[in-house]
Amino acid sequence: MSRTPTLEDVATAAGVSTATVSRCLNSPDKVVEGTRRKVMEAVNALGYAPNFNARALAAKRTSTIGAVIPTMENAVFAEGIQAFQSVLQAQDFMLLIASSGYDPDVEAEAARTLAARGADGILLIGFDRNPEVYDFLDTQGIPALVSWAYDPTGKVPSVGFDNVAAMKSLAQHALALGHRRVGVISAFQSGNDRARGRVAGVQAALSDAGLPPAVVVETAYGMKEGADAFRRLRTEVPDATLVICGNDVLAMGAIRQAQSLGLNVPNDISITGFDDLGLAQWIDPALTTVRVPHRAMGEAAAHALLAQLAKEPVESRLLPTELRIRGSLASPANGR
Amino acid sequence: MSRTPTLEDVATAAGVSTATVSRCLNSPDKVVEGTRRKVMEAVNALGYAPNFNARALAAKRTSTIGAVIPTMENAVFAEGIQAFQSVLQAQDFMLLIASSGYDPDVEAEAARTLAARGADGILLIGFDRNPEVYDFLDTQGIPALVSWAYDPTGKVPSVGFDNVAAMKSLAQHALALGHRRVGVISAFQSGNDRARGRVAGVQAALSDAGLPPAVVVETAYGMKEGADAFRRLRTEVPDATLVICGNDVLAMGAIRQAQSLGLNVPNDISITGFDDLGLAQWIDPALTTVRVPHRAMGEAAAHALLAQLAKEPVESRLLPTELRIRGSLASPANGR
DNA sequence: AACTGGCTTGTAAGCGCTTACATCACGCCA
DNA sequence: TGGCGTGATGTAAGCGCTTACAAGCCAGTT
Repeated sequence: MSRTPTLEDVATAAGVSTATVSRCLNSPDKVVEGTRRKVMEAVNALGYAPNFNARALAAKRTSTIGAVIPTMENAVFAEGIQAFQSVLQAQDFMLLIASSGYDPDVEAEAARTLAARGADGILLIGFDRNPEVYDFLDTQGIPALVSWAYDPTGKVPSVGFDNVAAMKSLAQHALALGHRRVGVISAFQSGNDRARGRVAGVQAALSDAGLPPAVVVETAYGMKEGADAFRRLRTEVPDATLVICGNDVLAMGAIRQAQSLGLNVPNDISITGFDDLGLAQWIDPALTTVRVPHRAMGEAAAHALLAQLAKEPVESRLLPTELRIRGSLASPANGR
Repeated sequence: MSRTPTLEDVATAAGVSTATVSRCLNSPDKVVEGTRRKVMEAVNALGYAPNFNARALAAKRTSTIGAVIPTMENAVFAEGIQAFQSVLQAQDFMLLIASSGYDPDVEAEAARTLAARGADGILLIGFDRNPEVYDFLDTQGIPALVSWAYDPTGKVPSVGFDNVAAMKSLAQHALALGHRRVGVISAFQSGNDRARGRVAGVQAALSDAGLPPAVVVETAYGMKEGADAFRRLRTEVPDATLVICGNDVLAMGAIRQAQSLGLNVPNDISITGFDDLGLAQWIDPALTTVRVPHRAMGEAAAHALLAQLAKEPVESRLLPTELRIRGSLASPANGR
């Protein structure tokens, strides 16, 4: 069985040096037409495919960028990452994805792995993480960018939205409807600045309105988890007229659970989400939520990261969110 | 700014040769305790992280396996891939994921990229693809495994389920309920053996029952697409009492659309899916579908692929599917 | 005391590619 | 006609790591 062909095999077959073959592949304009054709014929004849690792080793760059996302099990990141990827692809960059399962140690390990694989740059979700990750990336001279969150004063540039303000604005809208007793179902806040920001947004709105803070129930991600959390919340705040959920999936679980308990949403209780997943408008009642510009965010993040690679100055960028008021939220008076 | 440390830096710092450092990292038992400690101290002191590309180049293996999946935008593959990944991780293998967007050319390119990056083995979804992919992998000596489908006679081993039989069994169950006019909403069948198999399963059941073939409407993946397809199907087969969808997402779109049209599911029309996504039991009515053992399949696929890497003989493996009869399917008599 | 076998460690040859630098062949100008 | 600039190509030195092989050391044997 024959080895897989190398640059040298191609060079021999085409009767040129390896340098010329390499140039043909990387900067064709540096090679004269006739030679190029000869080389390309040899490449095709042998079915040559360059060895990425050797190339990376020699060239000290990989045209690869890495992304460490909390999870791939749910749709929250899918759309944004897809957009991120499209932009990279258009610039001949490849995306390497690692998921951390919301575990800081796994995340640090993943960043390390991506770096060891020669990622030219790295995308991170949110700011909360083991600080050594930032140090490590800095030491290695690998540019990083944070998305899904925004903080112009952060250690690294960010492209995202304001979780606090977005949720506050949703809460304010709901309070204006007349809600006074509100519960919150949130993802675990520890190590998750997005979740924390969203809860903070709710509390800020309540505080501004002169109301006491909401009871917060924390849970893992998932529809079932949202349902369980709803039940727990009911025992703690039986008379809540509004349940604000940290994301759409938790909200969907909560709605389902409310309905199973014989409650009418929104007449007996209003429930809101965050993210505006595609599903949000497909459930019954349609989910009131905060629309996050996933696609635009992914694209902007890609451009920002590529700019960093090109040593261009990059500023953090704030993207707007929008309220999506749908059937799951109504004035509590309706329930009377 | 200092370069990132290399093996040699560590060797110098620890006062040993690079070979010893390498051994410390790769097979610690070949190095005596005292030396190992010295080396590890140097490693930590310098914050050394091995260069993956150099390692791959020298060792000719990467402990990396690649997977080319049709898309990451939906949940269909998420769970299985996650399970696949867990097993790999436990064996210190890393997973590289590429998505093809259901485009054969992109898929071929992705397989090539994964190979160039040194993937020791590759996971493919379904059998339908550009044949040159198989040739290429074969030439490169990279073992491949197909999942989400099963064919003991295929060019490469497979770990999956029988799409035809599974769907046929669902269709038979429905026919036994009394349905006679049935429509099918399928993903595009071209280049997608899973989709084709499922449609074939329906037609086989109809044929066995002495009924004419069902009208099939093909569409892209998505809830909205499922909804649109349902409308199209209604114009072609207005009196259908059963709509069998190729997957849960299409089915959910179809149910939603049916409800918007004022139809009661299942009283006016029954609708079924395939996959048993978590969502399937959360919608109203709960979706009748075929349960695919995603997790078990992912795990089995990982073990099979690892066995191939170890040159162990690997046989294709058929996993069982189960009917999940829920509220969206009922006897057509109910509609009377 | 010489020898043997078993360990630990060092030496050095690559792995396949990129790229700085050297070379070479032209064609042009004075 | 000789010198020179220009552009195409070749030469060869690594990139950071693994690993076959050699070397050295220290019992345990005879």
